[in-house]
Amino acid sequence: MNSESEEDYLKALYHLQKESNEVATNSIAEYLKMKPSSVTDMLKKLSEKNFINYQKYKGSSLTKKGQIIALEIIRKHRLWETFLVEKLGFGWGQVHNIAEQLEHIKSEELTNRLDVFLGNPKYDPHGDPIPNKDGNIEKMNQKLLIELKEFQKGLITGVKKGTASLLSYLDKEKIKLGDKIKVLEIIEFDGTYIVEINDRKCTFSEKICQNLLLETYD
Amino acid sequence: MNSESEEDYLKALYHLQKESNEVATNSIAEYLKMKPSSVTDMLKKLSEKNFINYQKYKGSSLTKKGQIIALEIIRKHRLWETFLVEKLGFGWGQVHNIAEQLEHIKSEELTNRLDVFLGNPKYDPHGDPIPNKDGNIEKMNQKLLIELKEFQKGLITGVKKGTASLLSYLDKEKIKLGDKIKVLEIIEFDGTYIVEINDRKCTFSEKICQNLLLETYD
DNA sequence: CATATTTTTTAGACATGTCTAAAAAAATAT
DNA sequence: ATATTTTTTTAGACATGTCTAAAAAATATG
Repeated sequence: MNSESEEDYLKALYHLQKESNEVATNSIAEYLKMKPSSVTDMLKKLSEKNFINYQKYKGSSLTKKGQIIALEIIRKHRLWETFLVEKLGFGWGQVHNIAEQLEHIKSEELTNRLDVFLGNPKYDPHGDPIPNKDGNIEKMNQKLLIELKEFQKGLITGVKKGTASLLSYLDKEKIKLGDKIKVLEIIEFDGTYIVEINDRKCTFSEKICQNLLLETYD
Repeated sequence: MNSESEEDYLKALYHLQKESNEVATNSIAEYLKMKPSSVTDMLKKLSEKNFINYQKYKGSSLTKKGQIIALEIIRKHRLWETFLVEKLGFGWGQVHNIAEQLEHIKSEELTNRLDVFLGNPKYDPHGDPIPNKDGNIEKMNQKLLIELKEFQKGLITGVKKGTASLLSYLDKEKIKLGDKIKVLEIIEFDGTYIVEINDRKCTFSEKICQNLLLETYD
């Protein structure tokens, strides 16, 4: 049985590995808001348990075994987020902290029953794919809004990590997951996007466009 | 913010105070499966925080403040048990361990939304009353089956603490909460009860009768 | 390529919550 | 009312997971 702390580190590794395969001690420290020295200690422990590949002064990466655990945590996190939004009526932005707690509940049967109860959802409320029982997770064809050119279209599927405040902004603007978006105009001067959402014109700053994820279509 | 450990002690105190107002260090140790010395340490800490009344070598008891916290934990425990049984289809006997984990999730809003989602249930699946938002808990008029005389009737409302295996037995016999029960005959020799449940005759040993809770009626 | 800077690790400290063993207090028995 | 037993507390140890400060290794710079 792994501690909550260990699980947090494995999950962090999983997310940070999307950027590059070898993860630096410092980036884990920053991600988890801990001191690098604490991270080193834990990396040794996780390496000892064969959850990660770790060599002094080189980065670390998940082993197969570690990845499986990371995906279990992520599965639980996203299922619980779905539960909180769909069943309990929480807003997008409110669920993260609660799900961070719930993801550590240990009961495989609970997770699987929750999955069934929710109708085996494929995506969580932020548009992130939910790993299935066997740890398979869909690779999504997501783009950032800023990557789109004029007149391209897409469905809003989520926001980039670490931009929780953007969620509340979108909430307020009555923009939600799955809404269709079409680029009408890109202002060259400052990178502002004029887009159409739900037959309504919206103006998004460059910063917003860098953090809004879409699934594109023609 | 209180630790899970602190919460476990407060909850234990609450349950043990039903037996007698001053709770012995040893009974807490036994209840929580810990050594008395560990209990003493924690009692000092809880007393420091004004959650309990504690004086060396005397027993301990919850303060008002401690009781409020204990009831919050119990409320969460029983709401989650209800969720697990009613919504996820778990059986009576399987939910306790999971609820022991879920009861420590910290979010008042989550608890209250869960309460609403479940339809503000008054009793959990074991028949124990669920404290409301303000910590009010219904005192039930419960009796043990063994306290009933011949021809008395009641509704099954639960089982005594620490008899988890009885739950699975009842499950197997297709006997559930709310079933009507009527005492047909009491065998003087060994205290066996012959009862009628769902128009079916059942035979219960004395031990079962000592642990089966009923709400009596005429 | 030698030095400066940054990153990572080590060493030692501390808080929490547990334990064992021994001492002290309270309860019980003779 | 004293001795024995039981209960409770104290003292000191240990595991976990964090921290700070200093040392070591890797990287960047002139």
